[in-house]
Amino acid sequence: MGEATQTISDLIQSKLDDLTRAERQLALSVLQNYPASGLGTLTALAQNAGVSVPTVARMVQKLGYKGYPEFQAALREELKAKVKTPIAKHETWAEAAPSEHILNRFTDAVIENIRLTLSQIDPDAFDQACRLIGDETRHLYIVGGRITHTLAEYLFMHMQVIRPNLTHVQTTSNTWPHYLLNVQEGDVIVVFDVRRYENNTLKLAEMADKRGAKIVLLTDQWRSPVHQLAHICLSNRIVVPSAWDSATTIMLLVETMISAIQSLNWEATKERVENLEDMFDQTKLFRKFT
Amino acid sequence: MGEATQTISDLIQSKLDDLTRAERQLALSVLQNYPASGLGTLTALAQNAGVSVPTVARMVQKLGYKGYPEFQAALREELKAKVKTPIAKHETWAEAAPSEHILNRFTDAVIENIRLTLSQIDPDAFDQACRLIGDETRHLYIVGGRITHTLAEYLFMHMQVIRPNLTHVQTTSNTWPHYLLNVQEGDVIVVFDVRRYENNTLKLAEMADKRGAKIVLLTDQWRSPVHQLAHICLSNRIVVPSAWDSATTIMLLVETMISAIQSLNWEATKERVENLEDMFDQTKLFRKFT
DNA sequence: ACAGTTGTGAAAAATTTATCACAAGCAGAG
DNA sequence: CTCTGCTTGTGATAAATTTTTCACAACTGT
Repeated sequence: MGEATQTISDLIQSKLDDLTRAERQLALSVLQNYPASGLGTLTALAQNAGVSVPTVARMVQKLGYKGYPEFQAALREELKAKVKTPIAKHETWAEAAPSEHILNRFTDAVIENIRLTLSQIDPDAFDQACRLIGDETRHLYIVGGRITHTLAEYLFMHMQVIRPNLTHVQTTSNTWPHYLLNVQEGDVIVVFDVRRYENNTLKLAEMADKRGAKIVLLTDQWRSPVHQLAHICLSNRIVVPSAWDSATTIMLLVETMISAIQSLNWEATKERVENLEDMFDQTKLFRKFT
Repeated sequence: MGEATQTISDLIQSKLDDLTRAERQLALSVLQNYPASGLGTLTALAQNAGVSVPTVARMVQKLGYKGYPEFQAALREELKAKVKTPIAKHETWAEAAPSEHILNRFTDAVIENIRLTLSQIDPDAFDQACRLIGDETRHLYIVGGRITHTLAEYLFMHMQVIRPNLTHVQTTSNTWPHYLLNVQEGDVIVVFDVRRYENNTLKLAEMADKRGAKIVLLTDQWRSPVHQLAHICLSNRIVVPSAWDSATTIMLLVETMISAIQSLNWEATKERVENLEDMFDQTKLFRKFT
């Protein structure tokens, strides 16, 4: 754990003096494009560095590894650790709690989920989704299932402020077909569906698809069956140390979308927000923010 | 953004639809820690992904490579190329998007919020809150406001599975006093309140406090006025580049609490979850998870 | 019941690694 | 200049590992 994290690169440099001429040449070649060159075959590395095969074998052992495969494994481990975000190195999140405390374990998992989700997202698809959802000329339907209806509602609540002409549909209610009676060509449906995927949601998507609506799907890494109908599919990592899946990553994506859409058409949104604030002031529902 | 270089990661994602279940599982495992996992042996990769050796061989060929070694060589080439570029430090979350893209800016802000929130949380207070909320001998009330009612509902939904004897209250409804008629000494009230703080919520908290209930408050960094009545106060950072505040950090905390509470009394929870699954199976509301 | 997918166990093929003996090369000492 | 000790490459080979493929049975969802 708390070791002085010596990379293999460091190790090689520190031993550079103990190496012979050909070995040094090899070592420098390894460092030259690190760590890729060390991950090929021994023979390839030898050729690449311009030294002989036995020289490679000898040096690797001098470095303290039992053989070339062991050296490679170490390189791979290092690569794996390196790719994990610099943030992840951050010792613990709640410093007052031990690293095995659920606060730290859970947060680790969520950060990792965020990292993976974001690294796999296509910004163009994301932008396109935002434009669709923000387009006031299209009616907007927001659909959530048993678990996801809170996310759907959260999006709905904010979109209500940003634009008119939208409907919130819950697939867990039996009345959802009524809402979809008026779906037209070009309308937009935002569907939330994570495992276990709901039959109702799939049916709804099929119906909307037949009517020519564009479907934006927010789902998990295994992707709801709806994704075959979806114009845009944004998938999220959701696995955490819990009996349930995590909605945090999806929440992040939803909020990011809200922020992006809002700035697409800020002039109109601004006015709507101000009106809303006025109305709240009048109803005295909220305290003045201090 | 029609970049000439398609990464292998991109390739895998684009072919994701043509892959079968096991192959997809494998593909996701490769992506999970990319590219390190693809640089080990075929056998190791198979084991790591939980699929069989032939599955790996089959998928690699589906991706268009002649064999596993060729696939590895491609990965190494990509790694080599990536390290060479001056902007090798991928300080962005969505690497395909520029760092000023909202996806990266927003995520940066949320991660920072999480970091600050967690670093300021008192693990003992957190644990104590979990014990209170998980204590079946106390009636549990969960209270959300206009913005936060989705969070409250999310917590409520999961707590419903974990334990009996709980009530969901929305302060935006006029009927909330009815729910609180029966509050007794020792009952627990979880209150969500972020700016702009709601008068109704404060009134509700005062009433509950008079009746001897213990209040657990989830609020923002400026803390709702309810905090003077609260037994435990967990405050969150919520500022993001948007016209609204972020609920993601609070969502993280809520999910962590759910995970912690669930494991406090796993035996009982387990049974309740299984019963619930049975009921879902019978109603055929959900598809079998594949 | 069917078509497609997946894992198993095995074995063959291919590749890679590790070594060896030996000769060539090189540098410094005498 | 020659001797000496050390390093290095060569080519070969044995050992180990890895890759590839196969047939078949079990399983999946439709």
